[in-house]
Amino acid sequence: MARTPTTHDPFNAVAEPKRRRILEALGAEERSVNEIVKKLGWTQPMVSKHLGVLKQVGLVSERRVGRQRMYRVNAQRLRPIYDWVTPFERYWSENFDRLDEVLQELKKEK
Amino acid sequence: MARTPTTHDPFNAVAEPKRRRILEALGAEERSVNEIVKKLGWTQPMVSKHLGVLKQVGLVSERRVGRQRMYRVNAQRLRPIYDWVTPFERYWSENFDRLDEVLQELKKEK
DNA sequence: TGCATATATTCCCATATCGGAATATAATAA
DNA sequence: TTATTATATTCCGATATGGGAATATATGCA
Repeated sequence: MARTPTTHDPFNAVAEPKRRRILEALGAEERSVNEIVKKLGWTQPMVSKHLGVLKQVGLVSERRVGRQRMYRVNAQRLRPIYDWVTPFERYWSENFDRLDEVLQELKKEK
Repeated sequence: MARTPTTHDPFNAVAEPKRRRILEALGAEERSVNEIVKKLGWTQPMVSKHLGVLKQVGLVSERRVGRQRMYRVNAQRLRPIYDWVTPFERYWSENFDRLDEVLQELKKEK
């Protein structure tokens, strides 16, 4: 077995920086391939290929309009990432620091 | 150029499910390699190798105690992931749905 | 039909990957 | 010193990657 395929899950798909850029570029909008190409300044095949991966993983959905393909972010597919990382937020948050301070205080009191 | 190396950034390091499991297993605690091995039921070299990647990326830090190596999560290194994914949260959240409803209402009123 | 536009696909290759097995290193104990 | 414990490293192979260049497909238009 090699590395987990990029199309296996959102974590792997989004590990590639260019795919993150594409999702950012889309935002809440629906955009054609060429719009993304122009916005990011990459080659068209490059954008298409990354969109292909994002589509396979379900991170974007595609709609055909004439000869254009309109893409939009499927945000809920990012939720596993959000849900996984969020619990760690407390480790760097202010509250966690305070908890640490409290523990230090308790030690001193002893 | 092939795929971005796993040691390049937190996104890539965490794309591997087993490395996510290790971070989960650590949580807020400091644990030795063997504790993780027992907790997860994997082989020791496997755990060590994944810890090696996590350490290179800075997602864990290591402290030597006798012949043991104690590892702990470096949570703030997960922050780039949190920061990147959080803005998308609004696209699936209740508030965003409500905004959509409001827009629908406005259309009907016309 | 024939041409232009919009997008996808194929071919190629250098590069890392993850896992397993075996082995190396380091620290402690007898 | 020698044995044992704790952990890291090396070697291997099958596999997928992302980029570039060229090409295919598909739709619309004259």
